[in-house]
Amino acid sequence: MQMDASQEPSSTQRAYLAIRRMILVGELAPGEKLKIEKLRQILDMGGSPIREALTLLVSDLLVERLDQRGFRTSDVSPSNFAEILNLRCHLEEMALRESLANADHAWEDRLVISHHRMMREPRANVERFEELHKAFHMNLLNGCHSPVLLKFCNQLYDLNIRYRYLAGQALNYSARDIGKEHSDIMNAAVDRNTDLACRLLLDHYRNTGAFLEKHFSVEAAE
Amino acid sequence: MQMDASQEPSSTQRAYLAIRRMILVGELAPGEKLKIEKLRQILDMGGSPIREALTLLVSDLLVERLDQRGFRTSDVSPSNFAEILNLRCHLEEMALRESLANADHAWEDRLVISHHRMMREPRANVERFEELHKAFHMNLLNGCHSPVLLKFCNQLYDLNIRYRYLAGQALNYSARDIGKEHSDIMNAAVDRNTDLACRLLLDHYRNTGAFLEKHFSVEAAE
DNA sequence: TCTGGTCAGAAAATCGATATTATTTACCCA
DNA sequence: TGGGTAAATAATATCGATTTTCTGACCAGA
Repeated sequence: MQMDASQEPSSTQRAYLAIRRMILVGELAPGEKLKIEKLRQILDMGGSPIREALTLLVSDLLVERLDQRGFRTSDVSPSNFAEILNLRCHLEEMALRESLANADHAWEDRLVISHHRMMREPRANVERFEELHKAFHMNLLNGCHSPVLLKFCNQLYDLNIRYRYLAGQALNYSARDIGKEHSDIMNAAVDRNTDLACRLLLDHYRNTGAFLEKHFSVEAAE
Repeated sequence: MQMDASQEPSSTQRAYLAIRRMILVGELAPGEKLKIEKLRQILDMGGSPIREALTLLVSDLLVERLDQRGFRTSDVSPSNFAEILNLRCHLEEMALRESLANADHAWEDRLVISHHRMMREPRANVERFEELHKAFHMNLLNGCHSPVLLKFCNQLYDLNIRYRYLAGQALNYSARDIGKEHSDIMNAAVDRNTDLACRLLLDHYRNTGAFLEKHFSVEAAE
């Protein structure tokens, strides 16, 4: 019998997480062909788990499956970015309102803890910080009793992260006081001030979005 | 060179469509274990395409993957039904508003044609009618330039169909004049009367939802 | 030179078999 | 007799090999 809780995950799961990470941080470029053989060598496993992982990533909209020509990472575009941003604003507002309506002490505790952990993490450790940042934002929504909505928000969040990495991580938190924005959102949520929390959250996203868009156009002009 | 458009689909595609259909119409019951071996025999193919099709269905929320214990069809519940209905109302309203804002002649033509085809189809041919019914509703939204939103609506539509089949198809269109509801929605859309179209569409869904919920509770009491 | 078709090489899709892992059943000991 | 352990069984996850399909280069004819 297996007593240790640290079950080693299946090959499929490992492949899924590894490839997903590579796409999000940009190690695999947008539109890049994903050859099974190459991934097999990198991840050191058979073709089946790779295929299965790629199939899972198709549903996350991070990978596209081409009829009988294999897989490639999905493309990025300004219009796609705008679409993601707009959908996120709508869906997260919906989720946040429901979450605050159902908020209890346990939820509040989780929120405060995740906020604290995020603030404590040095920004230098980019991937770790992104993880905690995501955890904080998802905890805001977690009180909402709609698993499907949460799944959508999660997906959209990941798609958005990808654009942040593409824009260059360093520039991300320079111009504004992101720490204060997060604290304000959390305080409004803890106060159960739903309208304010929604407004702050959406401003947070829209500001970041405008910032990234500006950066894209600079990049495109170079 | 392949001149005929009727490319025979890949095994994975065939498996995906076949299993999806079986789940939607209820041939595979909610929560039922999906054994690879059994599906292999039914569909007459190897295990790999089956696994891949099941993985695709996981993203459609029609199948659940259990850590290392295979697959099963996802469960149904009143709360899940309510969640789907609520999300559909929100997302389809969003999509419909954007669709009408972008509406052009080609879109209008497609809408009218799909409505006509649906009305012409005898209700006896249940699966064919459902197909046309879905096509009509998706055409309403198709003018919206947000592929991700459309994908979500599509998914939610399928999840809802499943509940319709579970409730028993025959009862579905008995009490109300569904034909008129559809015509009214289409006319409002063609008139670019956005608010009216949204109200009619959402009433349409909520009425059907209330009807199905009533039916579930009757069934549960028996 | 350009068009169209054919052929070789590469890649993907699929299959059948093997190794792992969960679940059930039978058994032993308290 | 009941709880827990261990073997047996069933099913999954994974691999390596085969079949099918696509892609790009090459050559012939116009």
